[in-house]
Amino acid sequence: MHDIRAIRDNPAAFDAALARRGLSGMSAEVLAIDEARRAGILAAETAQAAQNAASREVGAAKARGDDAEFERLRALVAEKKAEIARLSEGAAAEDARLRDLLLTIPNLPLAEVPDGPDETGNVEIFRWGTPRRFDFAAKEHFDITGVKPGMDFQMAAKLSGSRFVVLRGAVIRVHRALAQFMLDTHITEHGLTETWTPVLVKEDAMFGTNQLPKFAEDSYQTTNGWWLIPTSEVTLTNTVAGEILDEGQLPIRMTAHTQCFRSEAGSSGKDTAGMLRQHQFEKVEMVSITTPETSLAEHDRMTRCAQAILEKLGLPYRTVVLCTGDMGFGAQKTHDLEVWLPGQNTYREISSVSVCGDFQARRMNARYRAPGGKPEFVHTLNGSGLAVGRALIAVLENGQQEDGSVDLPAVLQPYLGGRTRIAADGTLA
RNA sequence: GGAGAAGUGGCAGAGUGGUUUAAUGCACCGGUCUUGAAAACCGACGUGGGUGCAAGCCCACCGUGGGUUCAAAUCCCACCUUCUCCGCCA
Repeated sequence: MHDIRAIRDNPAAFDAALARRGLSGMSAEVLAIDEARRAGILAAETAQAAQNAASREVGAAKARGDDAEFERLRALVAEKKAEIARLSEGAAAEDARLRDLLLTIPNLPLAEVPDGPDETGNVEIFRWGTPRRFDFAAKEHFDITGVKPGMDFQMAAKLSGSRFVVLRGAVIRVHRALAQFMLDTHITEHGLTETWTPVLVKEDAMFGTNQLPKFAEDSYQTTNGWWLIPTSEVTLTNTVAGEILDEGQLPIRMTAHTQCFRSEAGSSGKDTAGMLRQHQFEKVEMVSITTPETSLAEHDRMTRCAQAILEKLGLPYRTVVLCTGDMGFGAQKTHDLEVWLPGQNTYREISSVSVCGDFQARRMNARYRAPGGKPEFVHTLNGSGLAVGRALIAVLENGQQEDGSVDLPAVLQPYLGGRTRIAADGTLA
């Protein structure tokens, strides 16, 4: 959420930043509501102050036993009451109106973010590894002979419908190994604190990390009002909601491995084959809470943490900076990591690392205090480290052999009882 | 799920209808004293909003939301959370 004062102070800069995202200016509308709101507050508070003063006189009259004066003032104050109620209601309505509008305006891109209309405007900044040369036609993950016995979309359709999968045997063991490997790497080498959280959350949490109010159709809600998290960014980030942290506690670096649930209402028809895009998937997430001064450096650090996972797995990837037109709602700047998928002969997103500045902190009212200082909003960052299902796809497609078997990354061996490959018959070997 | 108890500032803890501003202690911060520190003493010490060039002034906030009253931390209702006991359960 935006700071109304910042918009008031420099409406032109605010509109210019929105324009970079392809949006029309909103400062005029925001400021008009803000003006009405402040006028309403002033009127209501002035009336309230008058009543408070009169009430004190009533008390004084009562105390000295002046019954006539007491009755006269009492009636006067009672008369004022309706007026105050009406004014307060108006002020509260304008205040809510402003907040509702501010909640729907996306974060502003940092100056260094490239301008662009959509993903075609993204800028590659780093590339690692060389895609392997195949002397046979590389298959997509679901077509690999050794994978087929362990990846059952028909069974999932029977249970749940489309965009779900049932995994069995070697395939799910590799999936589990990947998640364990990522978590272990983050906690032992990257200094993140492993955290386990609920996947059902209250509405407030979804507002805090800006899934709500704008993107309600992307997530699932239970009949009693809980939301299923689309990412553990929601729970990890909201751990600091409403808090005033000591500066010494920062940065807070967390990681969690959770189920994620997305209805993906807007993307039906995209990536329908295979398990690239599912309603339920697993992700190892990273979240950092920092001071304003350190958030950009933290963004690079977090990007490195995600890159390190891909490098240890030996998966070729590239890193792009998302352009203004492709960034998510809450981001100031985003790095996407795209892993090479031989079956699709292209790079596909496997991680997205964003710095949000104080955008989410304002929504959550998450602050910190430097010694002797005033509370200030923290900065928040989140990134995938990595999407486990997509990492599985990448491992399978990059390791596939002509005979239908799959060679697995060496770093996974400790999690696979020393085994190194999935045989063509679908068993670990 | 049932019964009971409790939610007050960073912490502890008073305050059951009104005599401006939530007592007091601890912690933190500034100062006096001291070679330095401690102790002692003095002072300052919450959050958000509005208004003003500023000093300042005003409004709200005692778990949350309603209500009663001229007036609510205090009385009433609902909800949330925590604790104790019981039930159930991986």
